[in-house]
Amino acid sequence: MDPLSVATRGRILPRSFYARPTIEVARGLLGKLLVHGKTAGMIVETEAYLGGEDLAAHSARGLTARTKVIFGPPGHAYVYFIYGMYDCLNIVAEQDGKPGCVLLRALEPVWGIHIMKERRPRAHSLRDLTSGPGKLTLAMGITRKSNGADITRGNLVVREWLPAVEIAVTPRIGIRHCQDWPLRFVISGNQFVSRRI
DNA sequence: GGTAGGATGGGCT
DNA sequence: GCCCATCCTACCC
Repeated sequence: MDPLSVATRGRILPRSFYARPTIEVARGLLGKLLVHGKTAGMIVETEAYLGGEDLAAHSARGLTARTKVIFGPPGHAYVYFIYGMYDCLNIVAEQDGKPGCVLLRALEPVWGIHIMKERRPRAHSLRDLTSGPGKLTLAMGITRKSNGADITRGNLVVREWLPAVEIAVTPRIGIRHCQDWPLRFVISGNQFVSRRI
């Protein structure tokens, strides 16, 4: 495929795509293309973080300086710092004022792979480049500077890519609360997920 | 193949 | 002071 066409093929997902229940957005993002600068990857694994009784969600403790983006309008990036070293990318869902976001946990590298390899020299395989929430932000060059960014325009966007995918569902990874809630979504059979089912 | 433990710092009680 | 939506290395099958 012509490399230059990757970054512009497929329409940018509009705000209406994100202004829906968080679980629908988490499922709908699978097979879409995340584009940042001169890198792009297909989303193959997501997790939904809900409002209400979902105590695993950052928004469960209420509106603070950190979590205000999650309570804001849909289609924006929530990027948080974890374990003193890593940034993780979420996309805000639901209507303005209602909390809900989708963590991007793994991508299949599509474009700008040589740039990703430079940013992650320790990766031992193509899968290793982006098979985790901290890995994919490093490979794509996404940092907390993008916290609050509008992802329906600008240099960080999500585009249409695959028309449809088969989805498998599991509990979320690495959390203490609500461990058995089925809110992790992966493309069935995809080899680029963070963990096999 | 699998796993235990360390690195490292912001957020919140 | 404790928790944490992680990653990497070392070491052991």
